[in-house]
Amino acid sequence: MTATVSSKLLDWYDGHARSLPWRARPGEAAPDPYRVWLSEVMLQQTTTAAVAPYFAKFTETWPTVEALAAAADEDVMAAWAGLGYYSRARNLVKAARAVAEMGGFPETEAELRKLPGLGEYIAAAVAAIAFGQRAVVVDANVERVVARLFAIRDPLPGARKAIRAAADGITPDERAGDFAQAMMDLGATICTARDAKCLLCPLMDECKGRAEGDPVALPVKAKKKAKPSRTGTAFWIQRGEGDTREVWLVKRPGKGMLGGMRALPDDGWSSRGDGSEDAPVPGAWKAAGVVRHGFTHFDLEMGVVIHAGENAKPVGEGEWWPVDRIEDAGLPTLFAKAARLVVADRE
DNA sequence: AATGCGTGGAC
DNA sequence: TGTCCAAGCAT
Repeated sequence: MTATVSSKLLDWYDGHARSLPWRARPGEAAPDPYRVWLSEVMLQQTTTAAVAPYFAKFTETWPTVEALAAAADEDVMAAWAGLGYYSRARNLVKAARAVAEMGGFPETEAELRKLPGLGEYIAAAVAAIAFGQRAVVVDANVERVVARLFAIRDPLPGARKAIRAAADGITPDERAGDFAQAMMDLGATICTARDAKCLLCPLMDECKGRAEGDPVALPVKAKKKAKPSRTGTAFWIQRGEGDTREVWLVKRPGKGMLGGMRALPDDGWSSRGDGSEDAPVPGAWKAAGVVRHGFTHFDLEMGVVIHAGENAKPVGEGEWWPVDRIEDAGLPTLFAKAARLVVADRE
């Protein structure tokens, strides 16, 4: 069955592979390792549709890993704004600089694994897709397809070992990169989380989950914990008027929530608790509205208030940013919403 | 091992 | 509306 699965899947892939910007065109040589790596980092927990415009922007601005290595941190963070999971962008720059220093990407899984932001999955994916090595590539698609194919009923994450072993057993020595991408395409288009279009599946006849009648029920997952709700405040401090109007932006600490990103000053809200409502500068404040935003692990209701005075003098690190170019500041979505609230309110 | 870490789309 | 989900990684 092992050889049957991989050959059937590869045959299917030859006719049904998705056309994606980071893939080599059919008949082309292996894709550029830089583009493979960049796409894999962007694609973590992120849909191909969301990634596509960011991938285009990044490869246009920084066509090579050397170019990215030479970029300023804040430019990369701003370009990443809106894509989420900002530690990916911080590690992206670090890894690019390490690779440039080494003179190119390492080609083995073990060496790739040492770069910041490359875990088991990405190291295996880059080794297989960009360098043609046999590597066992296990992402959420592969977990789902394998759990169904072998009717693995132990719940995740405990079933990871068994799933990985089963994936290892069907990974071919040749074309391991195509095999991995084929598994992901199958998981993305046919064997999806809410559906299993078994009649379209090239592995229909080998699938134990289908034979047992309930492929969609697999893999079994532990129930998620309820998300807490928090409240907080963001502070809009401005100077000037009209075309010269500017707003005070801070840079968030390098680690933690929205780490390294430009932001409005806030009152210290976090997943652990509500904000203090303490303003960063004294004075009267006028409410502009409320922004609701769902993070991975908590929901936030953030009030946005505007400093009523003309000449606030913020203390600490920060910068005055032209309000008419606020879209270029690279604010994460939460603060972009807050900014839109204020700007729309005054126009 | 469990938790922290974004965002937008599908249903 | 709420809930789940999407090419995971770091600690």
